[in-house]
Amino acid sequence: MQFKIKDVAKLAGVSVTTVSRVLNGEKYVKDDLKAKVNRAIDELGYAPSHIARSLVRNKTNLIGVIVPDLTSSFYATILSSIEEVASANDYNLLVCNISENIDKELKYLNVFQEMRVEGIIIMHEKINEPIRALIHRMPIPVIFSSVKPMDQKFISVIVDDYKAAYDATNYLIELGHDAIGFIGGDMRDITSGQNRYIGYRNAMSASGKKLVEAHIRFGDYKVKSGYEQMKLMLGSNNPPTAVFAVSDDMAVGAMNCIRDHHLRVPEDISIMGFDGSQLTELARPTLTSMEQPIHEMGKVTMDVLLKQITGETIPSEDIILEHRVAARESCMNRMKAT
Amino acid sequence: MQFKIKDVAKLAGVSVTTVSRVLNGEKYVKDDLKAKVNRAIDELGYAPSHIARSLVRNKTNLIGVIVPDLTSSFYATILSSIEEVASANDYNLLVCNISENIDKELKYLNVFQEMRVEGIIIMHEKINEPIRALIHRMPIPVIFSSVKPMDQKFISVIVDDYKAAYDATNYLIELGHDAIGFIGGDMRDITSGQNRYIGYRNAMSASGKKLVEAHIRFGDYKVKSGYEQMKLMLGSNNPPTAVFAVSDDMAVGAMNCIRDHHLRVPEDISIMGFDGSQLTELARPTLTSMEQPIHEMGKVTMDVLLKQITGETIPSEDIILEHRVAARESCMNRMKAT
DNA sequence: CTGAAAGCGCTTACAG
DNA sequence: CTGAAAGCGCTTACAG
Repeated sequence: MQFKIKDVAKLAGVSVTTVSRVLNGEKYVKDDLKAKVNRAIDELGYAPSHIARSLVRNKTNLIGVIVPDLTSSFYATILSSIEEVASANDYNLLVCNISENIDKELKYLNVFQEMRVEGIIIMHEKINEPIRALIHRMPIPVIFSSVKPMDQKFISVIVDDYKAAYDATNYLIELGHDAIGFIGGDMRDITSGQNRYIGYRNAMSASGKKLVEAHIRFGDYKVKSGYEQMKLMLGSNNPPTAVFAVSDDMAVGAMNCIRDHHLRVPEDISIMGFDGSQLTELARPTLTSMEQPIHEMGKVTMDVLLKQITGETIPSEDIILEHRVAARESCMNRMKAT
Repeated sequence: MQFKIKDVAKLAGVSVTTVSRVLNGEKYVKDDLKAKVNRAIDELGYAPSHIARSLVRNKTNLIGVIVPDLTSSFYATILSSIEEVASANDYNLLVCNISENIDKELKYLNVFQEMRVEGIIIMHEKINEPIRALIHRMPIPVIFSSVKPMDQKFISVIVDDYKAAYDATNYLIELGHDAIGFIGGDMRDITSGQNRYIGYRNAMSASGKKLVEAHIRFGDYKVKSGYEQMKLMLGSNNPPTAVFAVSDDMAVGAMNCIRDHHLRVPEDISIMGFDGSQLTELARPTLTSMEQPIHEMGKVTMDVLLKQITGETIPSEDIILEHRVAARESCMNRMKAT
């Protein structure tokens, strides 16, 4: 059974008001009373009810987080930085793993509102109408991390996905590649689907490279789909000499597929990923990737949300973080090779 | 601003009692009143305060989870199954990522108690005295998942780590290996440190294989330490023909190290991991591993905790799940080879 | 410095 | 079927 402030008061022989005062570290409590109260608290193992406190203080110290897939190292890493900042500011995380289940998201957003979370972080962009309507009318700050839904009202903390994909493609072009394949994401996603695809296309066009339909494929960001799409690409007439995949997971899948077909990375085909996740260092050859500042992304997201909660002035525009090419072993320089 | 039940009552022209009744789906509310109330709820976008409800119902629907490292695929996977079961039972997860910070754990356990979580799941076993004292006197069910601390009071959901390590070592022996190296974990950990080490030793002795000190090393379960310990082993006079690492992450690190030294897995050295994580399929060669039923582990943990919460009879002993060898490419059969 | 009383937003006997 | 009132475990003016 949990003890209540009344139990402490009785044991210490003071009023609940006094107990409350020592609990909240107020001054103007005589030392002897304070000592008595603290002794009673220890003896009972009393912990004040955050529930009751929340009700009267009108403050829950809760943040709701919606993650698309906890088992993805990318999201797990963002979540861990979010947790770090939250914890340092005495906030606690309520986490929901929706795993592609859009109904679960709607349900959880309602729960978040009922729980009176002080802010909500969403890490995916497949927002449907009911969800959009709900988050628009909720009197709770909402921020998107690593994704940007079609919506002006909310801020996103992201990289410039278009530019990043453009730069990644250019990197391969500068390495001397002409036939550059592409494994994209879900074209219903603005950020990681459309923007990265357009970045790739435009970089190719700008350099006068021709786009080969058979070398342009789309997966679901996961390893398996990278493998499958690469397999289809290898089956085409002239496989590309380099492939840019818009997630490290798909890039690893593509590398595995190439290896399983007894071809070599990067000698036969160069592979470039996107994200800069842990996998880049694990893979052999190590994976060259368009790196997003994953940890910073989580940290900045939580920092900005905290400012929204306290009502400080916050940027009215998306926060764009820097991307960069992290060169490793999986891409070959064809210029030198010649 | 969040609306309150009073606002709904006023708008609908009824008492708060009536609003509460329709909120809770009680019968005995005339249809026309119910309709009015529902209209008012919709109009205001009203969501009842879970905080207030928790206070009166004395039920928070909260579960506290302590994860050692969110970015580890093993824990992230357990967490996602826990979340699945919790969500299906209308429980919400408060998650704390302690990342080796024991003070953070103590702080969070206090927060969990203040939050009046209905149950606590802990996924690491480095319990110190203050923590032990705290969880012992907290009137909240605690369960350990994937680990077993030195403590009789709490249940663990685990595999038989001793037996699993014994079987893994035997698997390598049956493949014809004599010189089998070992990369262990933290010897302060009972489950994944000591038990697995003893399992390895005993299996070796039982088969009359000799233990070579230079082939027995200890890491911290992470990829990097697997790499480093393997490097030291390769530097020894007669490297083993097979190595058993007590985590898949370390096994992958070991494989990378071997590859970076221009040796081949499994032709030169066979590698066996432990966990059965996603990495086993990602790695090339694919990684043979002593598999724990990771998803089941999370599910069972949450199932049992739910029973403890509702006070149903629960097993008074640890719940031991089945382990099995998942054979893949990283281990060579030396019998056939001969 | 200390305490009695009101109030946070709900639910639940109790009475009608 | 409906509502007034008490109570959940705290905090916070208010009075002394």
